Amino acid sequence: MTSVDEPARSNGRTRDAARTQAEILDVATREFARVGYAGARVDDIAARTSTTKRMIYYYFGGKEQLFTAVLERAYGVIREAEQRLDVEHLDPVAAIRRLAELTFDHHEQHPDFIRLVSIENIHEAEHIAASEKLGRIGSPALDVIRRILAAGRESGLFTAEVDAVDLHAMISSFCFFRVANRHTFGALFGRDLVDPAQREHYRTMLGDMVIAYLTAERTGG
Amino acid sequence: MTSVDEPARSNGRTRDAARTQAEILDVATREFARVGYAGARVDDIAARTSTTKRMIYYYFGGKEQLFTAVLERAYGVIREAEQRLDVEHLDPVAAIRRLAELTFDHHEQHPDFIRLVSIENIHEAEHIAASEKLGRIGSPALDVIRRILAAGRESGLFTAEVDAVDLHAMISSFCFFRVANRHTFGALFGRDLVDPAQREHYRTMLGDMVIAYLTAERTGG
DNA sequence: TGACTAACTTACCAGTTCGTACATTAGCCA
DNA sequence: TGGCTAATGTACGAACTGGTAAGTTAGTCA
Repeated sequence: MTSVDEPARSNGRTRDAARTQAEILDVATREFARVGYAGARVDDIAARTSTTKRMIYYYFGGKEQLFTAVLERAYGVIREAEQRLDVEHLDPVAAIRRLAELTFDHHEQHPDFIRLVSIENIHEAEHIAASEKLGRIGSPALDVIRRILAAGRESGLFTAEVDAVDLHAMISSFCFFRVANRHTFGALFGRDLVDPAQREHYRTMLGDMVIAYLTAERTGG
Repeated sequence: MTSVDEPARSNGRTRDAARTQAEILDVATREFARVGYAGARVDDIAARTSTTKRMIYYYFGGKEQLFTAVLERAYGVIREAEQRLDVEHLDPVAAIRRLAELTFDHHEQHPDFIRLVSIENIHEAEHIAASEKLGRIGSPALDVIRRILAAGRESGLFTAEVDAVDLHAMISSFCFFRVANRHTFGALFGRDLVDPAQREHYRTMLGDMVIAYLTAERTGG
């Protein structure tokens, strides 16, 4: 396949800094998600790319910075997805349910990201804290929740005191746990939380839970 | 400092297999929880005990088996605590709320255990799966939930189709997430989920959520 | 077209890390 | 009280692992 005309590539590919970096990030993401930060091996990551270990140090500086770069890109993908959220044309109840479902879907579709977050928590979020790109990045979903809650309160459907960050935590908890802890949960209780046959069941359960919470009459004062 | 009379214990302690093993497990639990399985160093664990690395291999066989032993003991502690649950004298609504609160407290009081569970999930629960003591161990809390749900259904207070394992997952999700993900959540949203000043707030929120879910009228059919 | 720089490769090292061979001793029991 | 065994300590090594020194090549631009 190597044609004579093409400008002299040593092994079938030309030099391309962006592509090399992207490939390293792809592989590193998989490896860090698979075995954790300490469990990942720079040599292994390099071996799984079409480039060499030296390039990791050339572009990223070291293992630690590579992990930070992986986190930065992963969170960037999440942010982008959240920016595409389009639920505010619905009434508040339907909008929150839809938002919860999309969060649910998103967690299910990005198990590697979930694992990276777990791993970063084991390291007490030190890489996020050290990253300029990631400190207090917030979340577009949060703004959406804020607006829906305001609309829900105005229409009198939702309990007044619910906070957007708290609701985000509530929704995320369920979605995160289901993916992150599926292995221990499955081993201990014999139930696969990510079983496709149960998917609709848990998706509905999450929506029911959140809506029930938001629309319930509080007893206490 | 070494006196001549004393029956020659080299450094002030007698031989005691049980104590040595327990000490190793204590230290190993802290270390594994602190830096993960791959991040933990056998030499470091040994250095933090009053015995030597040789003893770890003598009693446990290796790093992998030591981690499994740590998990087995940690889950044992949880089981014991759950066996002391005493909520069934309450009416179903109060009982579930109380159970949720105790689960909440328990997660807060055992952050090391939470971290070990996160770590074991990164390893896809392979140690639990390989352990004779831990496979399908279930949970005493589950039986309690089952009985309360039955009582709640009979009295007509609870929605009929709620499953005990699912409810356990729902309660655990919130409690687990709050402790396990507090670092990334705090770094990204500037809110400490484990802030003592917010403790009552989140504890109430969990109870409200679960009760709202259980007592809500389902719309769908 | 030739020199300059970014992109890349190879080979290697120093420190680490799990594990073990070997030596020793405390304490119990006949 | 003396011997036996579980318990313990010391020293070491082979493989691994993050990181780097030194050199090479592709592509671009004056």
